[in-house]
Amino acid sequence: MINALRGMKDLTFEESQRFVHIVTTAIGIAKKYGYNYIETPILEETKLFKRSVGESSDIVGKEMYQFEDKGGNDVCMRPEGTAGVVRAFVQAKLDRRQNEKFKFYYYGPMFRYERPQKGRLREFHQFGCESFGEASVYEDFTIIQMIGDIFSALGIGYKLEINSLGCTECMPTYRQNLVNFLTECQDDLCEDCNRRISTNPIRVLDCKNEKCQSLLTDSPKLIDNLCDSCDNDMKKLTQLLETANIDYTINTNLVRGLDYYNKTAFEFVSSEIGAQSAIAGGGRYDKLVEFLDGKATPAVGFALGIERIMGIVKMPEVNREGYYLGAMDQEAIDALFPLASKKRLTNKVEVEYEPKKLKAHLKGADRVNARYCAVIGEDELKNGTIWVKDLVEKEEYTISQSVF
RNA sequence: GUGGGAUUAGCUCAGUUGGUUAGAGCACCAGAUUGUGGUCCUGGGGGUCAUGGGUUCAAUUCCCAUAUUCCACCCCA
Repeated sequence: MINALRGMKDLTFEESQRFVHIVTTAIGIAKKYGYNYIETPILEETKLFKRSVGESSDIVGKEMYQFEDKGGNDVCMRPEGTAGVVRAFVQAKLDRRQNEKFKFYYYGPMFRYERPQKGRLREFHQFGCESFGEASVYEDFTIIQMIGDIFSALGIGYKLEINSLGCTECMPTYRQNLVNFLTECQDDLCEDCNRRISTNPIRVLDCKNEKCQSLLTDSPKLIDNLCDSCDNDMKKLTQLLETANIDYTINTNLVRGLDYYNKTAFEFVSSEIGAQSAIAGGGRYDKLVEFLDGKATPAVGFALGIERIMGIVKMPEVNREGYYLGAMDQEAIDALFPLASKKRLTNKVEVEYEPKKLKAHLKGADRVNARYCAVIGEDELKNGTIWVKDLVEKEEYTISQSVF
């Protein structure tokens, strides 16, 4: 028997229904906010992710499905969705269309070569949105509100954490201050953090090591060192969230794992799903389009992890639907098919090919969750009729096959 | 990549201090005077006890390796 690869899962029955329900719900809401579907390739040049996600990130540093294709190209299975969408945006020259706004949603598989555990797979699926051309913090608010709408529609409780990562004006000064602070206490910081001081000092803030965290209580906080523009945006965002009754906490250590974020960063977390508690994350990335050779274009986006929320989605009740057709004698089986194709114009129909007793057919109708059980028995075959039972109302009647 | 737990029927799990035909519940199939379901009752089918080695007269049980999975670290959706 050949099994699926480690960290890769098949979804069937209830699980696949949950998956589809999440995606269709998210799509419905994204469309209400004016988003259009974008489909981009799963395979991209490795360079794309190195330049966008950042070489200092774990995702690029050690988790990529990277290989050389038969043409000698260095390629990667996408580890996240934003890079590909931005590449497509630039390639389609949408960055040249000044003052136009573009809003895209996508969903599909992402690949990271990690050790699997609950809520962490090697092939997993994200639903995401990217909004291009809108620099206003109102858009940051709107996108957070949209995610809130999606989780509400799915019956999922969450906590929202926000932070500001500053911009090219305030971040470099802050970064230097932080490096100075970290260098002073570097002997007490963990091995990873010592490495981060030179590669990506902001990530030190996110370190899970308790000793590091205790040292960081006195560290300079970016939120206290924002430039006027970033500070105003942050204040405006919190004000908008409060007016909209969206609860949030400011997490000054929320830095996001990907290098391209600036200004607003946010994360939705659930306490119901174990250690991998982030269910959606995103933020503003005003420099990424430029970074990928486009004209400077402000952008903000997010992704939510479909597998992460599959277990906590409240599924709508499934009602009995359609028809189950069966016969009690071999000679009557053929008569089922014209009836089935007629009914299928408007209904879900399942046909049993083996003759069975009435009781077995009723059970069969229950099993496929049909609303109606329709059976041709000895009498019905003789009279050209069909017996129909409404399994919800428990009403039954016999009618001519021609009016079925 | 590091550390720890797990793997027995389709599913959830017992069990064998190493011994001949490995159990339960659910699910499935079939009966219950032959045409009335989702609840009862009776019966039935279904397992290379994860895979590959090793120890032993004998391994599902002990040992090793591999795979998968779960938990933690790490990281992130």
